[in-house]
Amino acid sequence: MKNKESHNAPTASELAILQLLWTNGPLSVKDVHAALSDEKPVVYTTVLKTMQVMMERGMLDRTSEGRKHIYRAVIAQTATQDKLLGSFLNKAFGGSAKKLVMRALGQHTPDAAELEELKAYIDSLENKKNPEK
Amino acid sequence: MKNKESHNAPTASELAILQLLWTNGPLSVKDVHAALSDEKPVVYTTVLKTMQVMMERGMLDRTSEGRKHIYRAVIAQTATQDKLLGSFLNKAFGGSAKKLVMRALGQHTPDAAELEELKAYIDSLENKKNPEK
DNA sequence: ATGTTTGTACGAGAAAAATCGTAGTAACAT
DNA sequence: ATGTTACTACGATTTTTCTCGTACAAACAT
Repeated sequence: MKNKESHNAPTASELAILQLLWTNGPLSVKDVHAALSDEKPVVYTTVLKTMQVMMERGMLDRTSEGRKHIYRAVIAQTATQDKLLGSFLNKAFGGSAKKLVMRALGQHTPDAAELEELKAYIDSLENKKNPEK
Repeated sequence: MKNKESHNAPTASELAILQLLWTNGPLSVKDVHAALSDEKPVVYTTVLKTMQVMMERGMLDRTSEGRKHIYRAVIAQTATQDKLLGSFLNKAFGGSAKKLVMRALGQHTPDAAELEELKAYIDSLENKKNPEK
């Protein structure tokens, strides 16, 4: 069983592109460039090149639509996030999910409704481990 | 008011060194090298060099103890973690703390006791926003 | 058909991060 | 005093990421 070469985590700028594709669906380089430019000036060919590299690395796929190429994300958002999260958790919080979570909530406290959702979710996790009484 | 140059986030390998200093207190290069080598082979001078650079950047400070240097972390653990967390949250989860937290708990579920702690913490956050009734 | 616009291809270079080799020095043992 | 050990200093190189310019090609208008 031979798995090509998809074990590499995306870099910062690659991740920014993936976010766009994940949330907006397939996009042209022009679209991505426009979106990224809102945040910070970038040269068109820089974006193009990055996306070409991402294709080589198996992160993106594309189809031709007339003259232009339409790119889509090949790697899944959740799988990628989980990988990044696991790595970040280890590097920055010594692997303690509890610490990371508390800090995240403390610094970026969600609104009341979301906090309720979280409690409910925690309950469901507890039940999963300890089914029924 | 002029603040030197401490606004840079530590890189991955710098962070690994900081973790050691944060959790074990001041250490010599030898100590750090030994600890890092448990995880992955590293050449001694690579560690040394990295720590010297970190000193230049104001992340570490050191004292001389006989022939060797004892390094300590200058930047605070929590402040550094918060900075890294904020950045990671934006890059990987579009800034949604709720999403990040749920994913963290789902993938690295803490034990029952910690889950209870978390719920209690969430309660305290709710009370902070909505004091009393 | 020819100029202009709108794309892609790709090499090359700058910048940042990580790695390592060599030189030199203080301390220690003999 | 001299050899050996235990360190630090530091330049230089490699690797990874990011950035950009130039060359081309298809599509479109005139």
